[in-house]
Amino acid sequence: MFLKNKYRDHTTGMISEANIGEVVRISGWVENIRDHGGIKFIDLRDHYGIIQVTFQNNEALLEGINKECAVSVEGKILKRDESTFNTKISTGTVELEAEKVDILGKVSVQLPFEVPSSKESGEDIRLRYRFLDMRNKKVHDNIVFRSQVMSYMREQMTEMGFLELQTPILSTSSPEGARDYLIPSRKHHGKFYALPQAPQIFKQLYMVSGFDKYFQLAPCFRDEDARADRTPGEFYQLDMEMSFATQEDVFAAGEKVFAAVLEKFGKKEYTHAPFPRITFEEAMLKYGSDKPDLRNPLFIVDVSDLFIDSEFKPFANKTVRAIRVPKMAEKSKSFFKDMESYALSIGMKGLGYFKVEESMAFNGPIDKFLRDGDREELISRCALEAGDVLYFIADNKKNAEKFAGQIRTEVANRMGLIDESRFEICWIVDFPMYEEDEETGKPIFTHNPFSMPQGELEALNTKNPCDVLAWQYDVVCNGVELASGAVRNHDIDVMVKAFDIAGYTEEDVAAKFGALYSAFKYGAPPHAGMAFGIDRMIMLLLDEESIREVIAFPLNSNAQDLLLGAPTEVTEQQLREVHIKVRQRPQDLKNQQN
RNA sequence: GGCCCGGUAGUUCAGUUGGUUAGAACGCUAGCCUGUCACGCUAGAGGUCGUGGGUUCGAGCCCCAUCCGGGUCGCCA
Repeated sequence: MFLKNKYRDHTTGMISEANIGEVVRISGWVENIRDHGGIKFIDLRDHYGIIQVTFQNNEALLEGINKECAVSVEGKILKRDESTFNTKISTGTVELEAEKVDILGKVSVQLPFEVPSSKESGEDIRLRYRFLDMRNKKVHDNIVFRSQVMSYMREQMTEMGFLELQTPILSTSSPEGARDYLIPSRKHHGKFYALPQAPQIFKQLYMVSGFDKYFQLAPCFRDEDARADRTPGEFYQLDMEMSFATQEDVFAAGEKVFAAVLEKFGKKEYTHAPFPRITFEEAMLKYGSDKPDLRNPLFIVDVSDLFIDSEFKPFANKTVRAIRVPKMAEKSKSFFKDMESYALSIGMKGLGYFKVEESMAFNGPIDKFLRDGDREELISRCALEAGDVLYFIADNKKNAEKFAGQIRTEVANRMGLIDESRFEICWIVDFPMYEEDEETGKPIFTHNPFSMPQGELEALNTKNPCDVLAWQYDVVCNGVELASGAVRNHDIDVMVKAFDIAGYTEEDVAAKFGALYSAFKYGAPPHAGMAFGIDRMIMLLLDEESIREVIAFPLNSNAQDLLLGAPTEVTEQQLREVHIKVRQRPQDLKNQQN
């Protein structure tokens, strides 16, 4: 639908050679002015595209026009001479000959950057002038793309029978998880609301209320520090939950919506559903990470048994992992040196390796510690071939796992082994329910305490806690955790036992998670769900390095809004109303004394 | 909070061992140019070198402190 008005009767997107000869009025912004004396050009940009406007011997019309001012131009659409076609724009075979120009919005100050190259400016200045930055075609298109992806998700979810339901934004602080954003209560002295870290509790309550399938494009709030792929403050999830559902049902729904988005919006080959499933245990062994990048062809092999009583002390009785890197033996000395200094930089004590020579002999310091039979065993276990390099990572189990994963990633990056043209997707399943607390040695929840333990009460009663698996799963794409979910623990007896193992009493559960504890006493249905990180997904689809490129008005990495100035100080009156007194910082007190 | 990198013109950057008046490109201003689309040509304006202190005959450069930005570790059930 398009309504004509005094500002315009066409947009640039509506103009084609079919309009030649017509008098049209288009409104937009002046992207560029080219003055050739007798003839002048401006590039007129609106949301839909760009059209060239010509001024023949009527330069008075350009009075007061400068870059980025908003104008309305009336004139005739003319066919361009074929030698002057511009194939870069959709209107490149025509142009608008200006007859009338109205300035609708003046530019009265110097531009902080040039819009067509705004992405080259520093991020702080782009965010301070985000309204200008988003006139840039690439930046603008990212936001349009985001909108289209979200609409399509909504469409897909609705089609599958999910109901879009809202959950409160003003909510309550949750004792587990990330740091909350707090909001002081005016009516209740000393009490606080919190912004939800996720709609978790509410969506589960929806299930108890009998709503069969829920979804929401939900804002989530966490007061944690930023990363390149993590905004501070707020982010969006495609959140879903299903009643009377198993892990398989959630996988089917998750795969359907994600595959649909990849098919429609992805510009790369992708793993088709059903996505391969990798257990947490296998992921940690083979890839050294619970979010493995499957574009990386390298994998990790356990060789601890070959070194149990080795004379090489750093390997003896340690967890030893090996990574075979094909065709690496020919690399320069500095290549190996750089890998070694990388290893040291991440906290490793060294990085052992040998090269496999043509004769299949090993060349490297580790070789002399190998015993009869070890070489044959390594060749078969790691599928070694001439020209390979075998790296060794040794430490306690946890560190060896982690370091092997980092070395796997780093060496693949340096060797150029990552196939950038693909989306490699998998499920990570069977997360452990508990892990040992490093300080106390007691079991603590690994991830979500509300997940159903596999084997339910019997498993909790009979197994070593750290051997109990949870019905919990992630979707990982190209090494990025894109979604996370679980079959929920809806059985109050199982829940009490699960928390008991982690050191909480039933009273603790009732106090901390009162709503669920209460609701689950009234006939809770088995339910399960998951949530996709929308910002991250869009970032992947667009191949953007920074998550801020796919958010219209992001906070900077220091959690500030440079455009509106948040966070700001508030008046004494406002503070009084919410019963807050701001304490001076020690360093400010010190400055005052000086 | 720790670590790494950075802060010089409106923007993006260069700036040698510490040494004359701190440069370039783009943008901006003025002039010329009738087919450009990153138009071209000529001229010009524009800088507390993040801030404070120190060393020195002399500091954009060295030292100390501090502020700001980006990345990262912690953190993110």
